[in-house]
This record gives sequence, C-alpha cells and structure tokens, in this order.
Amino acid sequence: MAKSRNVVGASTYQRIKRDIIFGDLAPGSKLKLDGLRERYSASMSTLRETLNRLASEGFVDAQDQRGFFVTPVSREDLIEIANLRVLLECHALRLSVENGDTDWEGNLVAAHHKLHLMEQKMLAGDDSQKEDWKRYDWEFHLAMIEACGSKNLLSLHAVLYDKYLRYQMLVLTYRGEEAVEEHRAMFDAALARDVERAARTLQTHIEKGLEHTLAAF
Amino acid sequence: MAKSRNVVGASTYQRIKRDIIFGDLAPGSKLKLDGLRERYSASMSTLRETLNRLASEGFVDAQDQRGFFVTPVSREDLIEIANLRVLLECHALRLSVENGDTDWEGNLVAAHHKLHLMEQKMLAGDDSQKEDWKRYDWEFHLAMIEACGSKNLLSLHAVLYDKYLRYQMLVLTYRGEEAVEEHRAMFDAALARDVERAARTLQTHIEKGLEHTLAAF
DNA sequence: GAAATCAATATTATCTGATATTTTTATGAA
DNA sequence: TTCATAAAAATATCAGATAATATTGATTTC
Repeated sequence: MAKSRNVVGASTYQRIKRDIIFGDLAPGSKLKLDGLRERYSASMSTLRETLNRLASEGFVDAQDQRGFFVTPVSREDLIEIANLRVLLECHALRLSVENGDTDWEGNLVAAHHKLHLMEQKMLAGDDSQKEDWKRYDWEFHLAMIEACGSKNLLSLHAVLYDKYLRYQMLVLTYRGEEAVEEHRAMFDAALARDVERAARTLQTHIEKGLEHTLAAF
Repeated sequence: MAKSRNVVGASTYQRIKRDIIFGDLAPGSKLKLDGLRERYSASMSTLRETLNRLASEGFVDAQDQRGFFVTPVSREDLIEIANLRVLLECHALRLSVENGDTDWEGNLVAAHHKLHLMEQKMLAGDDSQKEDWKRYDWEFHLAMIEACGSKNLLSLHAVLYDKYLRYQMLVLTYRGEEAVEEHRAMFDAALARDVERAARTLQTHIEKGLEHTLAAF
C-alpha cells in the first residue's frame, strides 16, 4: 500500500492518514480544502487526489457536492472492524504458521524482540513514544502473518489494522502487562508451529483489546 | 461504496471501472492521461482523482512518476481473490442466514427469481446480455449476505466480487446448468435457515467457478 | 551486431487561477 | 419563532503552465 509516488502526493497522503489515525483530525470533522492547503502545503489538485484515496480506504467520507469529512467513529463500527480483523488475521496466521520458512521465523523473532523491548519501556511508565510502539506492534503483527502467501489478504489486513488502531489511539489507554503476555503467547505458538493455538491466542488478543477499547469509548 | 459524487467524477469512475472489469481496458495496459481525457471527456484533475481511487481499490496500478496502468492479471492473483471471496462471503452468509428477517427473505426470493429468469435465457443461447446477467448475479449474491449486519464486511466483499468478476469476464465462458443448480441449492439452504449447508454450497460454488476460470485462463 | 551514451520528445506531477453550481450563512419579513 | 430569500463560502471541474522524469531514437563505442 505505502506507495511512495511523487514526493508531495505521498507525503500528504501519509500525513493526513496519520493525523486521522492519531486523532489530530477529529472524527466527523469537516476537511475544508482551503484549510488543508495551508496545513499540508499542497495544492488543491494534490489534496483532492489524496482525499479520494483516503475515501476509498474508508478513512474519509466524501459527500456529494459537500466535500470531505473525517469518517466518524461508532461502537458498531469498532465492533465490525475488530470482528473483521479476527476473521482475516486469524486466517492469515494459520496459513503463515503452516508455510513460514526460516527467513520468516528469523524476521518474526526480531520483530517480537523489538516489540518486547518497547513494551518494557511502556510498562516502566515511559509513555512518550506512542508512535514507536505503534510501529513495533504493527511490525510484529505483520511479521506473524507475512508468510500467508496472499498479497491481497495482507493488503486488506493493513487497512483494517489502521482502522482498528485509530480507535485504540482515540481512547489513549495502554492495556499493559496483559497485552505483553498475549503477544508472547502468540509468538510462542507460532514458533512451535501450533496453528490452532496461535489462532486462538490471536483471537483472544484482539477480542480483549476490543473489550478494553469499548469500555473506554 | 458506489458514491454518486458530482456527476462527472462519478460517471468517469464507473465507466473506467466498468471498462477494466469487462476487459475493454486490457490488463497491464498503460492508462495515458491524454488518451483518457479524450475517451472519457473529463479533465486531467478529475481523471487523476478517479485513477487514485481505482488504484486504492486495486483495479489500477499507480507507479511512481510513471503513471497509471490497468492492474495485471495472474493465476496466483485469481486464486487469492477466490479464496478471499470464500472467506468473506461464507462468513457473511452465515451471519446473514442467522439474522435475516422477513424483508431479507422477500428481497432474496425476488433476486433469485430474476437471476433464474436470466439464466434460462443464457441457457437458451441468448448470450447478448452479459452485462445484465452480471447485474442479476451480483444482486443475488448481495441479497444472500445483506443481512450480515456489517457494512464494513459488505464493502470489502463488493470489491472482491468485482475483482473476481473481471477474471470471469476475461475468459468469457458461461458455466451454465451447473452454476444454475448451485445458485438454487444456496438459495434453498438459505431459506431453510440451514447455515452450514448454505455456507458449504457457497464455498463449492466459488471453488467450482475458480476451477472453471482457471482452466480457461 | 550488441551495448552504452546522450539528446530530443513525451508524459507525469504539481500548481495557479478561473468558472459554474451548490451549500451554508445571514438577513429580514410574516 | 419560522420561513423565504439574498449574500457569502465552498465545491467540483476545467484549462493552461512549469519543472521533473521517463521514454525513444539516433549516434557512438566496443
């Protein structure tokens, strides 16, 4: 997904998407072209291209003749997103654990290690690097399913992950120790090539996360 | 998904997408902005918005500084698409058959009836209305899963359906009697609220279609 | 003859600014 | 207040212009 495209187009795309996910652009808020032009210093044409793209991914809502809005959030939507993530990510995980080769394992070990280090910092109270934590969490989840053998599946999953992430960022609370343990359990099951255990653990992980986020919503 | 937007934007979006799905724009071919401008009589800005949108859905390939191409086809991609369709559509179907109310049933009966009429014509050798057949097939499949209760799921499914459809249109052969029977079996199972049988039948339906398309590819 | 080089041409990505249309806001009458 | 209407703002679309990049073709080199 992360096309680089021409410098301007690519960077505005990523910046706007980031700002939506991290809540700097509030859910439901109007995205006025003029305002965005200043904020992201891009021309209207470029902005409209970007917004159309984000609209098609579902981060932006394009309304006939009325412009663009940040897609609103809702409990129902959050639940749908989480359920879809379970469906797609568990499926991908099964395939990946079955097919993963040595490279996959190596990469996974590295990803888990980096995530784990980050989690230790977070547990110790260093809340400053939410963006980094997000990156490591993403890279770990991706590493788990990367050997699933379906580019289409991976790219659908990437969008879902980001949508789910937005909700997590909105409630701004870290689940802590529990999540760390779940990550480790998933990791262990994957390395042990225990497909069912891995999938079960992942499902629990996402569902616990959902409950936590719903509670704080 | 099917936004209407401003007249021009919406119609070029739909026409280009249609032309890709029906093969009038060949897989892998270059989409030159100037050429498109004539063909669809829209301005470059509008076209670029449209192409960005299609790129994000995966019908168009946007390459850094080199423009837009119709997404190429491949056996692997077809297999991925079909497998994802099984995953998502069967899941949606289970939910839908469990939750569907009277309106859902009524709509489904109507959709199946219209599809069936069309299929009789096709079987009788009237090959002229491929576009109509496509529409009725889509409306039937949609009607089946429409009560699944997840807008997100429905919108992911819609894109997959279209991607799969492109492959069907490329090979240009109608599966005939077999497919008709499968549709009826799915329909019966759904009305009988037999979730497992419905899902099983749907899976077979898609997998048989895959085999058929792969063989002709 | 094949590969490498470099200029000429074509195409893209981006921006500015203009126009018609539609939405939103403000104003004033009932 | 509610409604209608006028004024202002914003959108969708278009037509160029420009700089950067890619493609093509001719020319040279090995």
